[in-house]
Amino acid sequence: MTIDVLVEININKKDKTFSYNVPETMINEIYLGKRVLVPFGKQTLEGFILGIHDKQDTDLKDIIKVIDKDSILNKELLELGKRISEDSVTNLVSVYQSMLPKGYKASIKNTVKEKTVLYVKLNNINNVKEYLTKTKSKNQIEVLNKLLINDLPLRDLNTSSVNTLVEKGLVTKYSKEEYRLNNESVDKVVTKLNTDQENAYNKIINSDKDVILLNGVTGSGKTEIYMSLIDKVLSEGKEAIVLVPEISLTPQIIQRFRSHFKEEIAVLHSALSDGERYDEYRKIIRKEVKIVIGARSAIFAPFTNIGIIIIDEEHSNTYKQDHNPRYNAIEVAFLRGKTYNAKVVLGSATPTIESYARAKKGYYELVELKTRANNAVLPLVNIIDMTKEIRKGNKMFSKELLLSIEDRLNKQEQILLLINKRGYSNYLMCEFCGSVRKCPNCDITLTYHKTSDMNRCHYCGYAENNTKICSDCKKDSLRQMGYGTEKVEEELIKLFPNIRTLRMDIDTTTKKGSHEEIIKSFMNHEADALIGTQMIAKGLDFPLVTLVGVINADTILNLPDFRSCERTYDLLSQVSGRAGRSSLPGKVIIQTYNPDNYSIKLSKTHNYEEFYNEEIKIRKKLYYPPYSFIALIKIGGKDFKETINESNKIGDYLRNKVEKEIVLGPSVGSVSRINNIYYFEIIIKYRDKQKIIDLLNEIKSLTENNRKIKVEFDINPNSL
DNA sequence: AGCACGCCGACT
DNA sequence: GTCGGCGTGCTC
Repeated sequence: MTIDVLVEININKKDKTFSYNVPETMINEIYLGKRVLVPFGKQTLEGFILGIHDKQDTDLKDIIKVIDKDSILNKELLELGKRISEDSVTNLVSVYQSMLPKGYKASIKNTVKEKTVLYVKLNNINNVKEYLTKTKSKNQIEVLNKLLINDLPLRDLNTSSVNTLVEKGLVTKYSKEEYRLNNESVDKVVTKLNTDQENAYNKIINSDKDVILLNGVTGSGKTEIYMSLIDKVLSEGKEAIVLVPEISLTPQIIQRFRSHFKEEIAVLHSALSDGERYDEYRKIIRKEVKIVIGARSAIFAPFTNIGIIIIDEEHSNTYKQDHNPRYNAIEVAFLRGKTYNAKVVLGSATPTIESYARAKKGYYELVELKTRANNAVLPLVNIIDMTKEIRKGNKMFSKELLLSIEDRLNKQEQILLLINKRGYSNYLMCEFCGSVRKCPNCDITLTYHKTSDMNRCHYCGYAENNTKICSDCKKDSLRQMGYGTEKVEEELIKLFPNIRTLRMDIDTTTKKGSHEEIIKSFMNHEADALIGTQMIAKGLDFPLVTLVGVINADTILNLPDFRSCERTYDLLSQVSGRAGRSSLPGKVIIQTYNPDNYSIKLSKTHNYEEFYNEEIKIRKKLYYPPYSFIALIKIGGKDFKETINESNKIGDYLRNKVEKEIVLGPSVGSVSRINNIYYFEIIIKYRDKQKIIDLLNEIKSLTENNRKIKVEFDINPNSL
C-alpha cells in the first residue's frame, strides 16, 4: 500500500503531496485525513494522508508511524479545507492543521493520551453473595455491597479491602478511560418561550432561506430560542454547532446549556487543557454528544449529520482568525450548512452592517426581537460631554458618574465600569516636546507596565526599564498618559474608601479559571464594582447591576479604521445591555469627548436600525463594505529598498489585471516596522469577490518562491 | 524548514 | 589555490 502525504512544511509548489510506502503492520491504521510521521530528506515530518493506493512501490520510503488514533478530518472536512485554503489564500497544510484541535497539534513526543482510572468489578456474583454470608469484615461487606450495584472507581473504595478481595479472587481491577471534563449531573431545565420568542422561533423554522439573522436587543432572550431550535434538531436525530465569542464563553452560558441539554453537549474553548480538549473531541467522534458549543474553531467539529449552526454575537470580530489561515468561521458555517442542508442562524443585538444589509436585501431571513424578556426595561443612557467636565477639573469621573456610584453603594446595588483599553494604553509622552516613547524595532508606542515598572512593545516584546528621559529632547519630562483598569480602581478606592472592587482585564485573567472566579465572586455580591476592559461588555448577566459607566467611549472611534463607528456603537450597546437585566431599572453613563458623533449619540435609543441607516450612507459614499469587498496584501522584507520594489511590482501587476477595481498603495504598513522587518500594504476594494480571490492566489504562487519578501493576504480584514 | 550544491570574492 | 558568503533547488 502507498499513500500520498501532505507534509507540514510549505513546499513552494502548491500543496504538493509526497508518496510513501506503508509497512504491512500499519496498513489497518491508514485512513484519509489521519496524520503520519514520515522521513523527509534528512528530517522527520508530520503530514496528512490525502490519498491511499493499493499498489506496491519499493522505490518509496516507508512511513515511520501513524500519529492519530482517530481520524478527525473526514472526507467532508478535507474538502472543506481545500475550499478554505483557496478562499483565504493560504496553504492547505496550515488550514488542515488549524482544523485539528490544539492538543492534536502538539509534537509527537507529548501527544495527549486518554486518561484512565482504575475501576473494580465483581468476578462472579454468586461467589460474592456466598462470601457475604460468611465474612465479618465490615469494610469488605461495604465494598462488595457497593459493587453489587455497579462497577466503581478504585479511588472511591477502601483500597486495602479491595486488595484483600482481589487476592481472594472475588473482584478484579481494570482500567477504564475517563473524560477529564465530566458533565456533572444537573437537573434538566425546560425553557418556555414567551410570545415574541415563539414568533421568532416559528419564523426561523418556517423560513426557506439558508441563513437567518436574528436581531434582538440585549436581554431579549436569544439563548432560549437557540435552545428550542436545537431541541427540534435533536428530535430529528441531527446535530448542532453553537459558536460564541471566546470571551462570552463564560461558565454562565455553559451552565445554561448543560442544564438544558445534560450530557449531550461538548464544550470547546481555549481555556481547556490539551487533555480536556482531546476528551471533548473524543466525545464527538464517538458520537456520544450531539451538540458542540465553542469558540471559532468549533466550527470544524467533526459531526457528520449537522442540523443547525448557530452563531451568537455574529458581529464579533473573533470569528475571523487574525493569523494564517485567516478564515472566517461564519463563512465556514455557510459552507458546512450548505453541505448538510442545515440552517445557519446569526444572532446579534448589533449585527455587522454587512449582515444587516444582506438581510434587508432578502438574502437572509430577518427575524427581530425588539423587547426584553421578563418585562425588563432597557436602561436609560446618559451621555456626558467630558470636554465640559475637564474644565471643572474632573479628569476621570464626571460629576454624574460619581453621584450615581455613591447612590448605588448606598442602595447596595452593583456597578460595572468599562475602561476601553484598545488603542488607549499607558503610553509615555514628553511634556516638553510632545514626542511619544516608541519601540526601537517596531515604531510602535511603548506601553508602561506598572507591575514590572517597565515599558514594553506589544508587538515584538521589547522591554526597557522605565525612564523619564525623552529620547528626542533629552529632557527629564516623560509623563504617563492614559490610564488603565488599575489606575481607575486606584482612584475609585481613593474616592470611596469603603468600596469593594474587582478587576477583570488581561492581567487578572491569565491564570486558568480566574475569569470564572471573578465572575462568581461578583455574582455573589462580594464586590460592589467590577472594573474591566472589553471582556466585561459581553454576555454577562448580573441581576444586581443597575449602573454601567463607560469611562472613555472614544478610543475605538479614534482608530484609523472604517469600522470604528460600528465598533463603538457595538461596544456601547453591549455594555449598556449589562444594566438592569432584572426587575431593578438600569442606568448607563457614557463619558466621551465626542458627544455629537452618531455612533455615540444613537446608542442612547437602543435602536439599531437608526444607526444602520446612518452608517450605510457613509459606506455607500466611500465604497466600503457591503458595497465592496476589501482585501489586504501585506508585504514584509528585511531590505527596505527591495521590499518597496517588490511591493510596487505587485501593485502594478494588480492594476494591470483589474481595470475598474480600486487598488490602493503600496503604502507603509499600519505598523511600518516590526522586529526590523519593513512592511508595506496594498488594499483592494472590489465588487467581484471570486475574481480577486483568484487573482490573489495567482500573486501568491508568483511570489512564494521569492525569498527576499514574505507576502500575506487578508480577505475582509478585521481592521485596516 | 533544512540542507547540499555551486558560483563568486578575499585570504593564509 | 581554498575558505566561506548566500542564492537556488530539492526533499517521496
